[in-house]
This record gives sequence, structure tokens and C-alpha cells, in this order.
Amino acid sequence: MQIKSSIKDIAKRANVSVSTVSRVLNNSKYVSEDLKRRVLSVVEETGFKPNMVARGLVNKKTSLIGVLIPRISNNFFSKLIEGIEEVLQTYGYNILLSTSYNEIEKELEYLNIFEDRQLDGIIFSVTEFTDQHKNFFGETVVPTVFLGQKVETLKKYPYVTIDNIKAAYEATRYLIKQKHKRIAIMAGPEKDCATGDNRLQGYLEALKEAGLPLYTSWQTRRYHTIDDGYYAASQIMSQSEKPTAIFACSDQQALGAINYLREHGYRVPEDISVMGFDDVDLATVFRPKLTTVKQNPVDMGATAARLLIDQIHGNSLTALENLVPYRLVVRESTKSL
Amino acid sequence: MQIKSSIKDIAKRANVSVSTVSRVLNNSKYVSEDLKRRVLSVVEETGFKPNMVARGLVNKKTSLIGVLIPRISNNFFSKLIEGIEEVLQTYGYNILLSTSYNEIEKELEYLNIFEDRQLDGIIFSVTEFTDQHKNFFGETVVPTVFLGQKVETLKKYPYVTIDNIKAAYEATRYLIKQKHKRIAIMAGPEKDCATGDNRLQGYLEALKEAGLPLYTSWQTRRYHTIDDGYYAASQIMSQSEKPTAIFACSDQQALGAINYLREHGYRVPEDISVMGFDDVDLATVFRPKLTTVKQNPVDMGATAARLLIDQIHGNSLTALENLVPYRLVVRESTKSL
DNA sequence: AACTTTCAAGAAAACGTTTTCCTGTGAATT
DNA sequence: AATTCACAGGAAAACGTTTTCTTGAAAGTT
Repeated sequence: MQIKSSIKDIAKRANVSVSTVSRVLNNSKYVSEDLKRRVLSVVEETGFKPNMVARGLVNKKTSLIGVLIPRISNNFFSKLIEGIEEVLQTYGYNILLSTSYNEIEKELEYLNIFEDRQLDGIIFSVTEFTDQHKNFFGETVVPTVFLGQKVETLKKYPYVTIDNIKAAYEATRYLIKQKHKRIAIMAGPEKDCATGDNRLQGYLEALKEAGLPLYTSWQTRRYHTIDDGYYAASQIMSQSEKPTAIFACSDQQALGAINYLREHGYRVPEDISVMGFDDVDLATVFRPKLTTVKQNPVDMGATAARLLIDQIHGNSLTALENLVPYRLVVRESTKSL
Repeated sequence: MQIKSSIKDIAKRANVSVSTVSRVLNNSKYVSEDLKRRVLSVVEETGFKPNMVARGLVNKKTSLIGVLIPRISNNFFSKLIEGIEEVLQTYGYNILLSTSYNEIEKELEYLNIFEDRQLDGIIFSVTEFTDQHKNFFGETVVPTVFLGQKVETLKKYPYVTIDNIKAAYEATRYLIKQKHKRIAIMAGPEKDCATGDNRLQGYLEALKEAGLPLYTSWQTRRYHTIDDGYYAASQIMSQSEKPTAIFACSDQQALGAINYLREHGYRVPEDISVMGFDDVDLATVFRPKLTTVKQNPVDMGATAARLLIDQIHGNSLTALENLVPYRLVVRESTKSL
């Protein structure tokens, strides 16, 4: 028990060959009940456990999936992980978790580590899809699923996301229907291209369509953290012309914004409406309850994992684009003028 | 590029032996500048990357650390991970993430997987330390650090936590100083032994010392989720005699409780004070801002990771118990009677 | 000039498995 | 009775590395 025993030791103790032990362990054919019992009893009494690394070497599979996300302390991403883990686990895969903090060099570093480690697959929540990324995924042959945004540059791997343009468009439309004419947006960072850009685009489309003014000073591009939301709100509200509604592209930012607004004498939603995005756990606990675009990150993660398993199993992929549903949830942080 | 090349191919192309290639790759001595250049250029042009699995097999190290926590979507644990990853990364280790959802069988299952996979170390946020756990850690020899609670049954591995008894004692003391005489507690589940029990113990000590009544109907034991907090509050408030203060052993539960209270016509803190534990991100965003016992999970994670690295490097451990600081942060959810 | 020592580099063993290739049974078919 | 055949099980190759062993040459010592 103490000392690490190998299949050879088991073979010796059971008086059989290594091949036989291996066959017993893998339930292969061509081994008699007699020897099987003998081997099994030795395995039992020594508490022998096969070395997965050695196994991995010959089988050319590690049963490890690399999951790369911007940050884990963001509720959206941790829920994503929950969904991913749930399905991967049932297929006997484990997760190698890495976080990029939105830094592209880190992303590339981790992707290379994933490759070095011979991981069986990658689930990647992209920050910005650069040429370097394209290179990596062009040369490499690891099954991959992109998560959270469209990755059009590569035709070989699927992605799962919501229709961000449409969702943002609808959210903005809702504010417009509520008679808001001066609507600001707190979008994701420019780096985080697709998502940030798409939601901004949806917002702009809605405004344009309604013939409303679009001031760039009412558009911020910051990270999805409470602090950044706070800061973005301070920027927007420092303009001489102030909006009556803010569309925050994440609940985190919405929360930070509301925090700022209240500390500076604005009431939400009486003075200013705030719309969020994501519907994180606290959106309903917070007061006012957050009006927001609900995503289902657990489902998204699970979907991504399933798509990955499909690839690993060699099934031909059904669709590159996998859009999952979202839903506008009206609660208390927005109000008709 | 396309086809996976091995060190052998490189050797052939560079007209040297495998050993030489390996030596070049590992920067070992005894290889001339001439051959070195030749090998390096072949490596360059083929984009060769050594197979970490094969390396792991001979080096008997995987550079992988198993991290086992109850759930990742809890902000406390995800911050823990942030701290862990930060230091592990600088030492070239990656994280294999697993979540137990407080299920003991799952914990044991994952621990066994960790062992099978030859992980170099384990960071384990225990739910309940059972005999089976004891067995596992008795027989196994993997460097380990326990996180979040005292694990006294094993003298060989360190743990990092805060002094939960004292922290809960002080939190309760604070409420008592605020003239509260009827104080309820929402503790962690019974399963989650040390933490839940310890905080309950600190609470009881403070009450006893002050000669205050302790009703078991004012003590709940539930998971640290918003929903469980909501439910626990409903239980406590359904008693005929109602408390004037609730000490929730997690911010999550505190939030759920406040939610319940407000929905049922109680004002916080005017009618009932609510004290939290953890100081998660939203504790300051939420209104009323949460009075809470601040922990620093990022630091805790980093500390645990460092202790693990120490073990792996074979340094003798300095102390079994590693207590990290905590701090009572008074904000708006509590009020003097 | 003879003898160590140091360095360079290839051959081969090792890491712990799985799998292919053999060989030897005994049973089934002719 | 001769021939095939399915099965059991051992020996050995393979997976892709690192490391030990060896040999040979060049340099340093007496």
C-alpha cells in the first residue's frame, strides 16, 4: 500500500503475466475466470490503482478538458463551469481550469499549455479573437468549442452563445417603449470584441430606428465588474446632458452603476432606469430587483460540453452556430417615464 | 506541423540521437553549441512541442494540482480559486477543478481520481471529515492542504482557515453590545462540520456568557445559498417568539434572509438586524450594506497554495494550523436597539 | 609519453501501461 | 485421424520522454 506498486508487481504476486493483469483490469476477453479471480484478489489486497499517466501515454488520451475563461469570480462564468462540469463528469472527463483575466497573452499561453498537455478538448470563452488565436487554432487539431461569442474566422469549431445583437436591440427597444429618449450604454471592453461590439450594435440599431440621439459620451467600454460599472456611471453622469436610462451590458456593471447613482443622490428607477444583462443570482435579491436580460449560463456550459463530447467522439458537427435562448425579465430597476 | 512529431523525428531530421535532442530541450550539459543550434533550428521549423504526458511518466510529476471545493458559483470559493491559481501559476502548476456539492461520495470519488491521475498535490475544502476521508489521507501520500476548516484528525497535512469560533463569538458579542437579547443564528449545514459547528459554538459561548436565552428553534443549519437563507429565515420567523437580530453564517444566507424579511414586512435593520459572514463582493453593493465578518478568500487560497508548494518542494512544514485574519465590518444591516 | 580527467554524444534502459504477436492448448469440424 | 479453430496467456513491442551507461576523443596532469 505504502509503496507505489505497478502492474508488474501485481503480475508477480498473482503469478501471471503483465498482459493478463492488464486484460483483467480492462475487462478484455481471453482471460479465464480462474486467473481473473486470482488477479482481482491481489489487486484488492494491495489496493492497486493503475497509473493514468502511463495509460494516457499509450491510449493517447488524457480525459482532461481545458476550460479557459476570463475570470472565475464572475458569477456568469462560474455557472458556466457548473454546466460544463456536470456533463463532462458523466463522460469521465475532468476540467483543467485556467483564467485569462482578459489578457490575450495569457490566453495564448494557456492554449499552448493545453496543447502540450495533450488535453482531449478545449472550451474557450474568448476575449478577443486575434490573428494569433487564428494561428493557434489553424495549426492545432484539438476539439474545441467557443463559448459566449461568435467566432466566425474559423469554420471548423462550433460556438455557443446568445444572439447578442438581438438581445441588446430588444432590451433597448424596451427602454424606448418606456418612453426613454436619452439612453446610455455601458458596454463590455473593446477587447472583448464580439460580445461588447454586438451588444453595442444592437443598442445603436434600436436608437437609430427610433430616431433617438446617440452620443458617444454616453457609451462606455469597460470590464464586467462592479467597480468598472461604478466608474462608468461616474463618467456618464459627469456629462452635462444626462440620460434617463442606462443599459448596462452586465448585471455587475448595473450594480456598480446603481451604487454610484444612489451615492450621488439619484433614485433608481425614479430618476434613472437601469437595465442589466445576465440575471446573476443576486439580481433578484438586490433592491431594486434588476430588470435584465436573462441568460442561462449553466445550460450554455452544458451545451458547450456536449458539443465538445460530440467532436471527441468523432460525430460530424450539426451546426457551427448554437444559439441558446435568452429572455428579457422586467423587474424593478426600470420604469416608464 | 500537421502530423504529431516526436523527439525521434526531430533527432532524425537533425541527424543526432534522441538523447541529444532531449538534452537540448532540457538545457542539459554535454551538448556542443553546434548540435544545439542544429537541433533548435529543426525544432523551430517543425514547431515541435514535447509531450508532457510522456515527460510526466518518467519524471513522476504531472504539474497538476487537484482543487476540490463544494461549489464554484459561490463567490467565496471562486475567490479562493483566484488566490490559488495566482500562486500555482507562477510555479508552473495547473488546476484540476472539481466540485462536490457537499456530497461526501463525490468528494471521495474525486480524491480517488486525483490519486489515479498522479496529481502532484491536493487543495481540499472539506465538507465533512469522515472516517473514509481519514482512510484516504492515511493511505495516500499526496501533498495536501486543507482549506476552510480545522482538520485535526490528521497530523501530517496543514490547514488554513480563520478562527471560526472566535470570529462567531465576536460577531455575536457585537450584537449583544448593541443591546440585542434575542439573537438567532443561521449556521452552515451539520455536514459541513467544523465550520458550521465552530461558528455555532462561538455564538453559543457569547450568549451563555451574557446569560441570554438560547432556543434551538432559533438555530438553523442550512447550506450557504441565498435560497437556504430565505428558507431559514422563514423558519425562524414562524416561531411565536421572534428574534431582534439574526447572525447568518454566510452573506449568502444573510441576503436570502433579508429578502424574506422584507417581503414579509420587516425592515432591516430597523425591525431586525442581520449580520453576515464572508464579505462577498455584493455585501457593499447591496442595500442595506451588510454588516459582516470579512474574510479574505484570495489570500486564503494563496496561502494554501504556498503551503502546498512548500510540501512539494519537500520543505518541512512550519505549522499545522494556519490562521488567517478576519475582521468585523460594521455597515448598515445591523443597528443598536 | 603515459595516465587521468572532462566533455560530447550515441545506445539502451526505464517509466507503467496497452496491444500486437506468438505459441500452445483442447474442442469442433471434416 | 487429420485439420481447422477459438480461446488462454505469455513475450515483446509500442507510446514519447528522460537518464544512465558506454565509448571515444580531447585536454590536462605528472
